[in-house]
Amino acid sequence: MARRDDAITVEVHCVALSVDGIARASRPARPARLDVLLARGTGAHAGKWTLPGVALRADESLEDAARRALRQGDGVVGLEGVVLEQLATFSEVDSHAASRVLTVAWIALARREPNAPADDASPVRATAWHAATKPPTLSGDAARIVAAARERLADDVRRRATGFELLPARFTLWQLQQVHQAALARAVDKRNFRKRALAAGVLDETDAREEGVAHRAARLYAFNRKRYEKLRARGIDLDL
Amino acid sequence: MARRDDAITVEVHCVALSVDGIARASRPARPARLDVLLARGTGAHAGKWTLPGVALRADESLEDAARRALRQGDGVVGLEGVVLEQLATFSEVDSHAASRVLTVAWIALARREPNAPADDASPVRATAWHAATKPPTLSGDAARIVAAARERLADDVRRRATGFELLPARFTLWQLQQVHQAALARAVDKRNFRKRALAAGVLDETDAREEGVAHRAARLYAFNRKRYEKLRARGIDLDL
DNA sequence: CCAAAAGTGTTTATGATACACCCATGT
DNA sequence: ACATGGGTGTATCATAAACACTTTTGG
Repeated sequence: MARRDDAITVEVHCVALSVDGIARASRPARPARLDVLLARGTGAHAGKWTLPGVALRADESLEDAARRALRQGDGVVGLEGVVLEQLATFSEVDSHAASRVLTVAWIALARREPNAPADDASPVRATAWHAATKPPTLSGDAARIVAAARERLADDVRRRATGFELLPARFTLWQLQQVHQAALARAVDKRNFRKRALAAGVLDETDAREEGVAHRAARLYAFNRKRYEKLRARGIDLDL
Repeated sequence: MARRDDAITVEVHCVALSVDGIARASRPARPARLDVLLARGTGAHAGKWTLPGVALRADESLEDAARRALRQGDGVVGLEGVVLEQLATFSEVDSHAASRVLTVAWIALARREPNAPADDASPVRATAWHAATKPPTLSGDAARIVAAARERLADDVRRRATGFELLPARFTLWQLQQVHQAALARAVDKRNFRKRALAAGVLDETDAREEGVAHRAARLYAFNRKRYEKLRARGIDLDL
């Protein structure tokens, strides 16, 4: 195979997605919102928002680079332990006309903890969560990348088990439903959703219930990954 | 954004897929077969088969590089005018430990013409079509990449219009069914398939019929891309 | 008239949808 | 006792699956 050493820089960017308004056990007043983590642009992109990213090092895997982007890339404060899924690679021919940049984009599925991680405390934050449906003006390919990530999530939340990565280990069915509604950007029928979710056979009922609510406390469920893997091994995608 | 100039080579490889046994109008005796185009490895990969690929140039897009791989990469003889879809990017950390190689893999959907293109006439061919389900020993990540391509195709052939890219402009319903069977690696019911295919509303009946067969000639249909795009724009995936 | 594949309908089962009320709990 | 959301069942409709015979044409 012919080799050339043209100057190509490889960047790895993450579309970190989370759902706002489900982490606290108490019920949110309005529907949960799908959020994307954005960093303030620097250099040529100052003033705009951008996806957190890093330049790929020669000695690290793509996935390692993606994790690094979430830990340390451009002002991102420690988003760790998330599930990553490769999205696609973009050419970004336009932006810096001089040097060629390749962008390998990943989706990161983040659990939004009570005190949102990646929200640093400084008055002008370097990173912040924004509504994924209508993010602010983005630099370069970022808007296209975010749109592609939303499409992928909408496909995957029903057939794969991605929704659970956006939830705490124990969750109510209503929280799960909200994740789906946020990912699909539409409301779904409560009773039918519950039927499908329970029939899928990947939820373990726990004895615990949510706490601190001013009404009947909802039961908490846990995702049974082992059972899910077994189904997938048999070629069965779930269908929520 | 921090920039580093570590030595990373970007290669673009193509998983060219086609279905053998449908191009000629006459009926094939056995089920059609999903094929992948392989090139003889060179250098470190001599003796093994590999996916056709090229090194990305700084001034070309990923898709252009993929097209170049099909035209000129490693002994490939002119596969042109095919539809390309990006598959994923692979790290290939193991293979050449010295220099880092990134592989952007694309799927190419090829129509197998009566005299198979990309089959050169030399006694030891540089490229050849092989059964995608059980290809020969492959170099590097290639086996994983081919497997990923098959999965993607199985997903897409039903929901997207990818199947038509593997067929001539006019085809019989039985040919379409064979493409699906090859892509899904299983048989499907003839009557139900026809009902779904016609109900999808993206096929135009033509007045033409296949020729030169020793029995009743089947009607030829054409894919109506405009109607398909319109459906997709409305968010409707087809379901064959 | 025979071989070979094209073409067609109906029945059945399964899953999706739509929809409204009672229950449990905290205040 | 009341407000708030948790939790459930059924009737209906639409779609998917199973299944076998008649039609057309060339040789």
